[in-house]
Amino acid sequence: MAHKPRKEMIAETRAKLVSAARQAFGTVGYAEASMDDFTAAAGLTRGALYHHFGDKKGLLEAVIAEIDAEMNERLCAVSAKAPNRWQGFVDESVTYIEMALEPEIQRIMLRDGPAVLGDPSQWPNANACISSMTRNLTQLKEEGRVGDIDPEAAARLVSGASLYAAQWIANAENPAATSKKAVKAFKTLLNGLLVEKG
Amino acid sequence: MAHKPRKEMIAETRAKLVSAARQAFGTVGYAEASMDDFTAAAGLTRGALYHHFGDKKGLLEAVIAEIDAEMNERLCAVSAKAPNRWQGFVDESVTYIEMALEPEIQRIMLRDGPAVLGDPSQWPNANACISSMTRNLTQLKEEGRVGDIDPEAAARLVSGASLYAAQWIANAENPAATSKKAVKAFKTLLNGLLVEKG
DNA sequence: GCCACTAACATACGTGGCGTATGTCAATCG
DNA sequence: CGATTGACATACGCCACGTATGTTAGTGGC
Repeated sequence: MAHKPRKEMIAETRAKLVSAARQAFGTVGYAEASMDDFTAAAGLTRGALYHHFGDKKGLLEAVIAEIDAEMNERLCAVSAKAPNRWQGFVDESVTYIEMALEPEIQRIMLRDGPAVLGDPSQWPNANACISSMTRNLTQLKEEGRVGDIDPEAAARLVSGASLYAAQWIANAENPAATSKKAVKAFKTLLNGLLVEKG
Repeated sequence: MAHKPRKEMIAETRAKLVSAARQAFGTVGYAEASMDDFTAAAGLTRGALYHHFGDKKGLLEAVIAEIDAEMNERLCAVSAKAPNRWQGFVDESVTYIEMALEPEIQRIMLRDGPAVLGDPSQWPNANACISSMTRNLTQLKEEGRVGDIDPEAAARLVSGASLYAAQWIANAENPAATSKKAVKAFKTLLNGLLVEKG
């Protein structure tokens, strides 16, 4: 029988490695994840990993790129179905918080990622979320809905507040109650951006 | 001559270890810092370290507690000299950003700390900053200056935005210009908390 | 259609770092 | 003044990463 084409096999191998690593990083964390263990879980050895990704950090980068793409997709879906642009922005921000409640995202994107790869805003292939939020704010500014602020700066502040708040919520004794308080305060803060309060 | 009293020697040893570790963690980072290296730099060995701090994480906790205390002190000094409480809150928040521009704080408090010890809001001995900011907001709320929001939630959102923004600024191509944009957007956001715009 | 070549892995090895178990010496206390 | 405890140093084992070196299976040139 015909073997699968080369390219396809390779892509499959890479996907298996990324998936296994993502699982390991998301649960036990980057530092505790043994490359021998999770490559074996993928039916491979460390040799494959070093061949494709260079080192452990390279694999983490690939995992992060994948997660960022998924997050961006979810955010776009949310803002697309909003009745107006400002509401879309607010929904998107709240979705940001909700996503950051997930343990995998907390662990990989918010804790291990920054520690291993440095400041997230400098990650080459993981700022899709920020840039789409920035585009949103740029148009809101052109429409006169929000005041004279730098869209990217506002987007980063908002995302920073969201991500931090999410960690707080997720690890609180009572996540549901904490979430209510945080979202309320969050929406109040966002109103500061509006030209007239809505 | 009389040797120094026992307690004093011990405190000195602990201080030397914390200082050496702080230096190492702040420059090369927690994971890359070799315990053999920085204990030797302090004129000691790993034996002393394990005796006093249990393990590498324990030492990081001590370093973090020290830095947090310093940060809190600086914040209190800033808000103490403000003409009114709201201004004190704003000044404190901006100071938060400025502190987070320092490489040592970025590395230890914002990246390695969360990765190794987990969510910062759960750190037992490192939330002095947040609690003093929360107290400030509680009183502002009682005075009717800010609206009906949960003070701690607001404090965490504000600090999250500050810390995130600071990393972005510090690693930007043009930190000065980026800082201007961020601070302006930041103050705009804060205005959302006010009952009537100032 | 065969042969050189290269890419995709596996295997083997060295190194370094962490944690622990053990030893030693000095200070304290009855 | 002797026994005990606490503050370190020393020695050892283990694990994990990275690298160097195979080995096998595709791929292109003729």
